[in-house]
Amino acid sequence: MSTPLHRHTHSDEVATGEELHDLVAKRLTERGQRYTSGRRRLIEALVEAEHPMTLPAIVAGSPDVAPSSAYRNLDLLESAGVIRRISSGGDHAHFELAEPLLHHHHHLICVDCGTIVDIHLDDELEDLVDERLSKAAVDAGFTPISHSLDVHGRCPTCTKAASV
Amino acid sequence: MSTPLHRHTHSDEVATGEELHDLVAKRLTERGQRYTSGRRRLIEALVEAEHPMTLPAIVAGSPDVAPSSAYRNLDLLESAGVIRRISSGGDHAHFELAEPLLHHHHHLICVDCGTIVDIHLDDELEDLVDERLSKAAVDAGFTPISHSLDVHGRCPTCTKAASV
DNA sequence: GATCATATTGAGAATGATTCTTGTTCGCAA
DNA sequence: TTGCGAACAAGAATCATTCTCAATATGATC
Ligand SMILES: [Mn+2]
Ligand SMILES: [Mn+2]
Ligand SMILES: [Zn+2]
Ligand SMILES: [Zn+2]
Repeated sequence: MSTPLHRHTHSDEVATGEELHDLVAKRLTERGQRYTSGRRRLIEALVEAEHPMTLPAIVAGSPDVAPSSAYRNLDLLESAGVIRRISSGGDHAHFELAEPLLHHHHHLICVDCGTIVDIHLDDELEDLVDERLSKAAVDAGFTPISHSLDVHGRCPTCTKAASV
Repeated sequence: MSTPLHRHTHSDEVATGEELHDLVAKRLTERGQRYTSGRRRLIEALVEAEHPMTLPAIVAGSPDVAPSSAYRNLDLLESAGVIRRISSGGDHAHFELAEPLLHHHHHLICVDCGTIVDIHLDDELEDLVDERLSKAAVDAGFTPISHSLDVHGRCPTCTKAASV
């Protein structure tokens, strides 16, 4: 009972560069879908940003992606398990590369400006949390799939602004 | 450094019954706002449900609260720190009583139907997580305020439906 | 390389949840 | 009571997201 939600045996097997795009292409091909240039531009935006981005931010940075296509393709890439949607309560959802493409991690979320940055916890704590959460889920009859763990607070910029 | 985000010295000091409404009234009065019958109906819906609810669900259960008022007052009660908004990615946000009115806890979120139920972790783990998260936040220049920890999975009903 | 079948695109329309507006009503204090 | 600002609620307005559909790109097959 209560099987771990994640394995923390990763060391550095995170895809980078063209390798990453090959992986995305494979995922899509398996589903009979194409890794078009528009979809690649979305992935590239997320790779380059190095932190979760909103759709408006992605579109603003890549004026050649039509909003309607961005909505459609971010949904599609999420369904394919290539990216992950983070609904942190702000006006817009954020997107980041999904777990096989990026190490398992968590987030610091600014309650004022909505900025999100990644944080990593050590494997011991991850395993402990994982085990307890899985147990609690199974006890409630749930089938656990993943977990999310966020710190809500104020980013450096907003901390300064708030202390004036 | 890294002061805990929460104190786990609570035992049974959670407000119940009329006590709870008195506390809500006080919070609003302090801000020059009134605890009207419409606002009380919202709080009562959340107390009775015993799990986070969406606005449509609240309105459906209390046909005498106008949607426009529900939106306005849920926002207001959130600003007053009386309720908490949970943005779990589904179509609608969920609402629950905020922490002084309810023990600190976390959530199981069904990825299929959006249902949310509460789970409690023991204080030792809470303190450990708290400490590590606060440290990570401070290291990144963030001022931590709170944390959230959710298990995403399938509820009993959706687990059955998925295994057909 | 030409052809074909289909997946994909993007402009604009449609949708629908949330927010705003405004005349009316309520709550509280004098 | 009376008076005044807070709060209400119906409907209009907003605007992010989804949908529609004719045009285009893609990749397989010949
Ligand atoms: Mn984790
Ligand atoms: Mn906690
Ligand atoms: Zn900020
Ligand atoms: Zn479910």
